[in-house]
Amino acid sequence: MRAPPPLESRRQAVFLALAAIPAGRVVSYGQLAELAGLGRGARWVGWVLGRLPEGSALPWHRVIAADGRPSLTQDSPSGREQRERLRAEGVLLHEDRVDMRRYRWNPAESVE
DNA sequence: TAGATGGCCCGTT
DNA sequence: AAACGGGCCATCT
Repeated sequence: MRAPPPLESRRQAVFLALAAIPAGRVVSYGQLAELAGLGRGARWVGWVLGRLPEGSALPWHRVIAADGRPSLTQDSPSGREQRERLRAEGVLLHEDRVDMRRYRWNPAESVE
């Protein structure tokens, strides 16, 4: 029988998938979990992202909730930074929501 | 060992 | 549109 992959490698998988997201695009937590080969690890992914080292160059801000809202509250420092970074990349928010139909990244059509 | 807790998700009310 | 409940994976009490 096969032992489950070590946590560390799953974390790496999340990082790789995260690093692959182009600027100006976003993904949901669940989607990121899928991309990393974790299936339904959405919640765990959220936990991992909340624990990234501060100096990390990874685009954590491109991961938002499935309904298009950044999960971090607007009044938190990280919440403001997230919205600021998204805006800087050209991702517009309406009523604090991102239009997923437009900005959601689909790896299959990443031919751009 | 059981319950509660997380930057969640989805179908149903 | 918003609230609720069950499910998901891992960690912490």
